[in-house]
Parts: sequence; structure tokens; C-alpha cells
Amino acid sequence: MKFAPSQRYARIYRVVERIPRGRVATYGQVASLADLSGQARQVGYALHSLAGGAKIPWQRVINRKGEVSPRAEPGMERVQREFLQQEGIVFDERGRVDLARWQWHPRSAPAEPRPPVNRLR
DNA sequence: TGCTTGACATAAT
DNA sequence: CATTATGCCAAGC
Repeated sequence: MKFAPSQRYARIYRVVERIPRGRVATYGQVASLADLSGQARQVGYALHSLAGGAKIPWQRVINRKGEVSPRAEPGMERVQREFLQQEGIVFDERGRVDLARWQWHPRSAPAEPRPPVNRLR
């Protein structure tokens, strides 16, 4: 499905807003949920254009490897990690999040292949 | 207008 | 694992 540029960002923001506290989603996942599958890059671009005053929980979107994506401003990367840690998300010694454990799985989402969930902690 | 970049993802090597 | 190539498309120059 293709959408007008103006609607693309709106759809992305709508999805990101639904990510609950203490969970994360990947760029590709957000793209899919916004009916923009395959356009993960646009998600990052959309969030980049916020980077400031918005009420959108941009910090909950990370990349597929479970890491906070590197930015132009190195400081922001650290800020994002701290935000997530405040929400209770745990980073391993390599600075990565275990997606199997922390990734958001919306119930109404179209089936997406995911690894078995380890409910330890 | 056309070319290059970039908060990405995936498959191939 | 890491590197490379390709698809995506909005912004910036």
C-alpha cells in the first residue's frame, strides 16, 4: 500500500505512540504496523524529524540487532539508553537489548515471526 | 532537476 | 560474526 508523504509520517507516529512503556519495537516492525513494510528507513527518518518537542516515545524504537542506532550526535545515543533503562529495560554488556524479551508484540498485529519468549528476569 | 545521504532491513558473500 | 549490495523514499544541496 502506498500513501501520500504527508500521511506516511502520521501513520508512523500513530504506531510509535502505541508502544507501551518498558517495551521496544524495531524500525522494520513499526514500518510493517504502519502498513509501510519494507520502508524501515523512513521510520528512522520520520523520528529524526521529531527529535525534540514531540510527545512521541521515539526512544522505544531501536534497530533489529537490539541496539540503539548510532546518530549524528553521539550524546543522543546515550540519552536514549538512559530513557529505556528508566523504563526498566535491561542492556547487556555489549549495549544490546534482548529483543526476545523486550520487544513489543501488539495483539492486533498481523502475524510476525518471532523467537520464543523467555520470560525469565 | 538530479545526485547523495541517512535513527534501517535483508540476503548474499 | 563483518562486509557488501540493494530496496526504500524524504531532505538537502
